Amino acid sequence: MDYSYDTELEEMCPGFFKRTVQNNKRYTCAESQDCKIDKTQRKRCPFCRFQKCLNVGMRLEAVRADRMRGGRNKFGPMYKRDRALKQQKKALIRASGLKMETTPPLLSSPQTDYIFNTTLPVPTPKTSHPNVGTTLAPVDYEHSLYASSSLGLSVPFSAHTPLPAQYPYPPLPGRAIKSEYPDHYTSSEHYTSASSPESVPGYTYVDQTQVSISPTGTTPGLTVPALVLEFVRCEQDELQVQNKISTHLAHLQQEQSPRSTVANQEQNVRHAAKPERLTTFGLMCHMADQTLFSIVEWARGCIFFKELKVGDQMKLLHNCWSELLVLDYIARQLHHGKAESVLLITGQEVTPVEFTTLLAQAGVTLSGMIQRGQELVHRLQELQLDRRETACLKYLILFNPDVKLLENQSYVENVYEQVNAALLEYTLCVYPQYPDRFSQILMRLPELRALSAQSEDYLCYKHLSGEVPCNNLLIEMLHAKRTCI
DNA sequence: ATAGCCTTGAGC
DNA sequence: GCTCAAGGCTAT
Repeated sequence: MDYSYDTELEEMCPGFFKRTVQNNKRYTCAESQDCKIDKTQRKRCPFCRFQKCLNVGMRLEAVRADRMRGGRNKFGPMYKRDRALKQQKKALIRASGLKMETTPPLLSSPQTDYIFNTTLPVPTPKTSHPNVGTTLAPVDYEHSLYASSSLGLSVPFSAHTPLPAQYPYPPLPGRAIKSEYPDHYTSSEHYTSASSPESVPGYTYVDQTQVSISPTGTTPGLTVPALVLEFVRCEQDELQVQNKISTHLAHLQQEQSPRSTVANQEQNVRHAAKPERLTTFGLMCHMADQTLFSIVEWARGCIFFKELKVGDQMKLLHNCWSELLVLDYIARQLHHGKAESVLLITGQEVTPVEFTTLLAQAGVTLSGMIQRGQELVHRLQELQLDRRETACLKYLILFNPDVKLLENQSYVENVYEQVNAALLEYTLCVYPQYPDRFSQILMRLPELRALSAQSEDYLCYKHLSGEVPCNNLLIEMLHAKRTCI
């Protein structure tokens, strides 16, 4: 890392950033995640220090997965340019009292050209990517797991393709050697200089149906990257999932209720070790368990994921299941939009009073985690994260390029980069007034990771004390993750 | 765990 | 051949 950046970056210690990323460290903040980080107090809160590193523009991708030494990355100049732009902007603001809403420098004319001058060779979704919900065999939520291939991934999949070449963003020649971010999408060079023909990612889809709901209100024709549209198309029908899960849980509660019939009770004695009434925590476990099933089902139908071999699919899911669960919860609250109540996957609303009672009943750890989740919801609410961005985040989490021992590592890395590029493009197109929206969104991922890690630890602890219902996919995932890493 | 110094190597 | 951003090593 270069230690001679501007004063802010100097203070941030790139060595700390490198260690954090390389060792996959997870910090937590004892305060409210806004600790002041400066030269003298930087060691007090590593969580906030890491956040500030990201804020200042350090990139996770700059820490090389392959640990190759030497050479130069593709976004070196970007740091400098960004810094120059920021300083320019600051100077402008200081001099003329202008606000941050001034035309973002990233969206100068070359950028506009890159969005509007292009055509779209999108594979016709209806034929090449049939609707997930209708074509895949439905997952048997109760019985399909717990066998050898517990994720239900053993169904025949299409032949393995080495690279998603048919998809918009072409793989870069250097990719196989170094794990770097494609400069086309990150370097400011792309936006500020006249692009060479091959550096123009020419695949952007004009989504005519969305023009009227343009968040900017000024976009002449909202341009959404094809990949983002495909992600949204792969989303599950929320009502369907809701029905499935609430039905399942209703059955469970009926079976375990003290008011159940004698016959039912006898059945319970035969089939379960403890036919006692389900605790709130137990119920939540079942809910999370069922949500996880639906996440696996979603992944199975996902573009890119379904091209992978089952082994790699399992590894990716084992790595990120808890993050996807946390994101699922958070996204539901975000789109629910009612700050005062919590929406469950079953469609039930937890009122503020009930929520307070729940928090009081839960232990310190659990209530802390729930509150941490709510804080994350608030932060994303401030950003007004939209559904398309949420969809992109799911893919960024699923295709984690840090997962090791994959049969097709480069494919996963490539997909990750494509998703990154698509999200960047999307935010720049749709929210041009917030040029740093992309990094603002990505900045929330470490906290999401930290929270999911804490949830895993907590689940493990609860499992060891025998409080997690048996035959639970959560536990199976926990085991799989901890034995394979 | 941190941070300073050294080595490496792609790109100019 | 120089630059500079990456990783490695090591004293603290």
